[in-house]
Amino acid sequence: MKITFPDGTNKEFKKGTHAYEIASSISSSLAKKSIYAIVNGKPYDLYRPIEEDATIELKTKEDSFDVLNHSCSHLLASAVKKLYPQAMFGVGPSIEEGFYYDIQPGEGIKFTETDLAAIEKEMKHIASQDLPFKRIETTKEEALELFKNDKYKQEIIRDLEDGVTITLYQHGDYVDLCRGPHVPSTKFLKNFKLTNVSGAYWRGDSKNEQLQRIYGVCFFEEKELQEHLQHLEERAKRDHRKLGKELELFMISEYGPGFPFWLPKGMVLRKTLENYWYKVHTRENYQFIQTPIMLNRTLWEISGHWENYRENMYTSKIDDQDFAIKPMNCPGGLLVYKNSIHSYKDLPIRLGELGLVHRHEASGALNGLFRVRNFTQDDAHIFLREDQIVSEVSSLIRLYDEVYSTFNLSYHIELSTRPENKYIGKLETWNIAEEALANACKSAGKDFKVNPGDGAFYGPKLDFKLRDSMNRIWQCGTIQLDMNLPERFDITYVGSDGQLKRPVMLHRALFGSIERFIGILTEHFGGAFPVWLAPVQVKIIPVHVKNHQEYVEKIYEKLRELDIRPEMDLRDEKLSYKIRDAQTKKIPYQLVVGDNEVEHQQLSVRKYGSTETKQLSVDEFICQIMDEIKTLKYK
RNA sequence: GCUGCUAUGGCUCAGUCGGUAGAGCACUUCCAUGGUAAGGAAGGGGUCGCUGGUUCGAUUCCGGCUAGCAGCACCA
Repeated sequence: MKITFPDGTNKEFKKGTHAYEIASSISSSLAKKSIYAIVNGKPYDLYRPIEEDATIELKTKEDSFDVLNHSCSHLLASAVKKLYPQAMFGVGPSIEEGFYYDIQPGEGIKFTETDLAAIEKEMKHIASQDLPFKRIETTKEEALELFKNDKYKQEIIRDLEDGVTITLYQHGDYVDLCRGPHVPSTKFLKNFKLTNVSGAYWRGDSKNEQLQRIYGVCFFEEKELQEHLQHLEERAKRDHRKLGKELELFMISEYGPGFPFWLPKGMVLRKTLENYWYKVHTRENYQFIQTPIMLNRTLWEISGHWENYRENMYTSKIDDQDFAIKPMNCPGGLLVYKNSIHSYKDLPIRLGELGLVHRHEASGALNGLFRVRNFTQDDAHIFLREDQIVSEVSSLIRLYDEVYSTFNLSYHIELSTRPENKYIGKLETWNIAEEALANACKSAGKDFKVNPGDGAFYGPKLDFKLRDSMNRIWQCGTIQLDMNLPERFDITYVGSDGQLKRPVMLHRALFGSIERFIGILTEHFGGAFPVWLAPVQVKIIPVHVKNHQEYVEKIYEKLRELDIRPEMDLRDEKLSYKIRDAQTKKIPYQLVVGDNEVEHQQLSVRKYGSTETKQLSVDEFICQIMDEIKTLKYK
């Protein structure tokens, strides 16, 4: 048979040769590095015989994280099976950061942290035996017989098409239903850790019972595992709930789960962010509105929210009328638009609103500022003509690009298109809208990924997925085309021919939710905010309180006049104590004032995270900090 | 909402195999008057989340509730 390599060359091999031998024939080092292969586009175990002409691509450790972790999930299952012979197994895939296995350990048994340690030990024991992963092909009937004591595996097998070949993988005496591929043997599974255990619905359906899901992660090298664990620690350190408490940004009271309180320091952050938002949007010719937080039920019936989201809306009866607290700002925006007659010449009309919305989220969904029950959307509704979509959306994309880069956040764009069945509006309009969004990306010079069928029922959308300093993805920005509400609210403009026309409507948010965005920024910067955002920008510290207080106060007042946010530390403590305190609070600048400084009218300037100090005149320092604040791209 | 875990001074945590609690930090006062990540001493502060039960006695054991955490489900 003829084997063709990625570079286009080919070579003859005996039928039944496997990828490892083929790799060896090229070089022994390649064979050594290989973990599995792609044969004719399909994943293949390294030792699985190849029976016909094929293209082959060898995958090394670098490309095999998921295969390794998938194999490790089998190892986990085999260890659990040994320790809990009654256990039944759901699915055990690899995931982005490792693997998991859904397990029903047996009547009345619940895994605990201590059990994980014991399971991990058993895994090490099994892995050390260097058991090969053997691929077995079988029939549906045989598979059903083999797994007759496992109702979950049975259910999976029954769902498979009749007559198909079912593959099993075996290491030692443990056999699992699996498509493969796997690492050649358990000896590759050395550097792993079980990270946690929790409940998970069978087949991801909340109507089903829950299995216990054990999570773990596996690496080829010990060093990688250690790095990963350190990374997790770093994340925990940067957790915005922890930093929010330490830096006194916000709090959440037991009296209002999911309803954050903003503390003075957090409020500065928030106001600064909002001011920045107003500034860039004013430049972009937005007008601003504020619509009521509570509106009559009939409005929510028109918008369709009453029908679809009533369960998650806060409602109240007043004077025998039903009211609801807004879960979205759009109906308010639409009423503002309808408040007057608009000419085609006035479009686009951009109505921005930092709108406080309430949604009753499930208790288990709440998570610091990331998932709350009231939050402020940096919303805007743009009413425009169809022929304006491309230019409007592409200038929006440029705006988003500018704002995200201000925070040093990279991102990618995803275009979600028409759902296959559940959608409203004409197919033709959808096609125009989808093309307009795609063209807008192109004209802004941005690539995008398509999520077919992932759009809302009322229109396609662009989502902006941000990547933070710890490589996590957050969806923040969105630009959604809406063909539903303009219809429901019957909004119009007067065309050049004097006839009433229906405008197109865009919903868009840049931060998404101010609360969540602050949470993301807190973790992204690890609490060490850039100077322009930092709640306290400068800490002024006298070496000797009695002797230097006057000078410190003078500096303090001067900075305040320039809208810089200083604080003085006049406590009767040692200098090093106060430096430590300011560093812990992650304040960008510390100014130390002692005899030297007073005499030469200078400041000893130290930046957060640095141990160096610089002697600057007061004016020099002011120039420096003002410059730093101004690097913001207001344009 | 579901599964599991957790709840002790402002914060971080220890402790009581059932006899009403302790540390460090923070705070107050005093001493020290200090040059870039914690100077010293004394003091104040908690009915151990709430609520039932068992018990002579519960912060400790059991149940319920509330809130938080890890996931799952949900996220217009």
